Amino acid sequence: MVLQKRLDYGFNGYQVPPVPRATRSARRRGSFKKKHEENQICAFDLLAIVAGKLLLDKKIAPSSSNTSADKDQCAVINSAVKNKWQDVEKSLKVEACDQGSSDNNIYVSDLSHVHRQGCSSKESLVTQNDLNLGLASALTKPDCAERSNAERLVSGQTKNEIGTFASKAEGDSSEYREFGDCKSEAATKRAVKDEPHKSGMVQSSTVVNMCNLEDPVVLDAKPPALVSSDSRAKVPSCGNRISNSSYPTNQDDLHVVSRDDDENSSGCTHPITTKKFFRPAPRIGDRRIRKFLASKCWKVAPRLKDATVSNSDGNFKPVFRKRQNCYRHQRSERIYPFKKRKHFAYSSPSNSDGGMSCEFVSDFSLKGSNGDASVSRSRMHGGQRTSFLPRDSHVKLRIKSFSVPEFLIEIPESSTVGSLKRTVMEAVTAILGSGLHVGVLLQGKKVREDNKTLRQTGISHNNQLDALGFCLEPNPSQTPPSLSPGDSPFLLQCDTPQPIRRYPPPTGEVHQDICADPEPHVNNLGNYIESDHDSAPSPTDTSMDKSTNSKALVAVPAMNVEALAVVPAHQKSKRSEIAQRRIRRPFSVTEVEALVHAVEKLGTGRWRDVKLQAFDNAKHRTYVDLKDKWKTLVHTARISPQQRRGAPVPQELLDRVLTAHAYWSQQQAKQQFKHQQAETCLLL
DNA sequence: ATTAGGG
DNA sequence: CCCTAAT
Repeated sequence: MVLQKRLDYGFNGYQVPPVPRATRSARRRGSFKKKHEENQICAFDLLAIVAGKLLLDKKIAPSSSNTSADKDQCAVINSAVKNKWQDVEKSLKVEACDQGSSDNNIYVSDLSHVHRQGCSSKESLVTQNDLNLGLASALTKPDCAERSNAERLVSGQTKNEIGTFASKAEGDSSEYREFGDCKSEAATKRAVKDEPHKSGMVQSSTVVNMCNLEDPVVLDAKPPALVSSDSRAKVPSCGNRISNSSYPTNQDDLHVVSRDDDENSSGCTHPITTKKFFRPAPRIGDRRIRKFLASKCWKVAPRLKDATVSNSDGNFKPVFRKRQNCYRHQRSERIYPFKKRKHFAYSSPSNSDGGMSCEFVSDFSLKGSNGDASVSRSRMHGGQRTSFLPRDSHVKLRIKSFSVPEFLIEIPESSTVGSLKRTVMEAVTAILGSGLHVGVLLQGKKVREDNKTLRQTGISHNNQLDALGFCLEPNPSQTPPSLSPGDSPFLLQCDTPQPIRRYPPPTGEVHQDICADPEPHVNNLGNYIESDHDSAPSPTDTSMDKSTNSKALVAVPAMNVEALAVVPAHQKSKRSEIAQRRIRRPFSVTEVEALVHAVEKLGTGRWRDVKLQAFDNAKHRTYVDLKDKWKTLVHTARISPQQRRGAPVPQELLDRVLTAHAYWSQQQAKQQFKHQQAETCLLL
């Protein structure tokens, strides 16, 4: 369910709201700040989904999966891991946590320096660091040779369909004090010693993180308890009665009921601690580590258990993509809006130069074992576009999860773990926030033509949908041509359709790239589902929500990541301010109408009131935004229609804008005049 | 915290 | 949208 929730966001093109600038947020009203914080949490959620899916594993992992077979497998893996790590200078130990239960993950740690920040050795790292595995990939050092081993290992595991196997690399990190919640090193070490070599392990889902760390850094991204509150956000469905009143009118308040992402994220109930993660604490010391960390790729391995669990059908045929292009996502200012920051000064396509790489294998088949997986609005509606046919069969799909594309990070060795976290966070946020495209793959081929109907494309209800896959891809527009973008970073595979529910015909929100182009690096993604969740409730949104809450679609997320962005670690300069520009959220006509109405009534200059009256529910619209919008509206109204850009605003509204503007300007002038007179009188 | 304006 | 200055 948790996943579900997140999926919703992801699939709907939910854009992770940017973390507000500290300076800015500081100036914001508490309510706004709060909203932003919620946003952050949401962003985090996405990150979690994306980066790790471990959540799922954790939750659905059968607690008792230590069958002898499992153990055997584990032994194999374990030794493989050991061997692998023994090649590394630091002697590493493979530990299996068989803490009895939900997590039987294997951790690889450097005995001499183990920092399990914030968690005791007895605790499941996974539990506390769901993100770790995902993020860990960014901390490793490339090593081709190792990789093959890792792959081999992985593949073997895959074949055997072993259970979860998560290795965690930990290492020496000289600056981990940044974490308030971290336990003392001594204590940590002790704890580690206490539980040496455990051997059990194995679990459902396979997650192998083979990393070569020259100097492993512990990523302690403590994710919020992802959880829970599955309660779906109730979205105000409607609401805008707009009356055409003239300015000084009575009060028929008109509120833009907004279904704001922020708001809807009610499901994101996270411990307050989450914030810490997002809000980087003041940096400590300077980091000048020049460790180059680059992740290589994530592999996907099917999970036996999952398959078993899912009643759909045990055959998971994850669509694997070859990782050929490491998509270096070079963010543009837009996509990576961190202010005043240089991006990618370097980052050669193949950071092999002394870089670090790592093999991160992860099982992405997020099949909810509990079958609870239900639906999320993310599922694509498999309707057909040929809507005139009397009986139009519907295709049912279920998409369980998406992962975030791989990306690379470069950061100095001297960086603090905290800064690392921030860097990763920024990178992820940038990726997510920049908007991802959704790609559709049929039989492994990318389908591009958006205008074809599903039927024409070969996606029909009676087809075996296991050949259908979805993937999230970086927004091409943000990708500099120079860097050959990898193709689908993520692949989700849908397996057999599980007729559970019918979905409305394509709403047009779901765009698919249809095109049979086997060519991998073609990066022309289709329109991606953008977060059009602006405040104004739209029929579409509503319908989406409804359909969303229903049952599930069948989806088998098997994906393989390809690549992505290179995140330049902080350029020593202004790296501290994690300022991000807010995402752009064009005003909808509805909102404009509400704004116009409010201004007609309240006048210009009372933006606070306008906000309260008409946009109280639109968390992301600040009074400043409204004021700015009004400004642009006035401007728009004055220029010729040909010069206008963006979503056209009804002329009628623009006329009202001009009228209202003139009216209130006049009022303002009168007021001033009166004041002046009064003053003059007093002076006399 | 708001408002007003320039960028 | 952001940023600043001035309230």
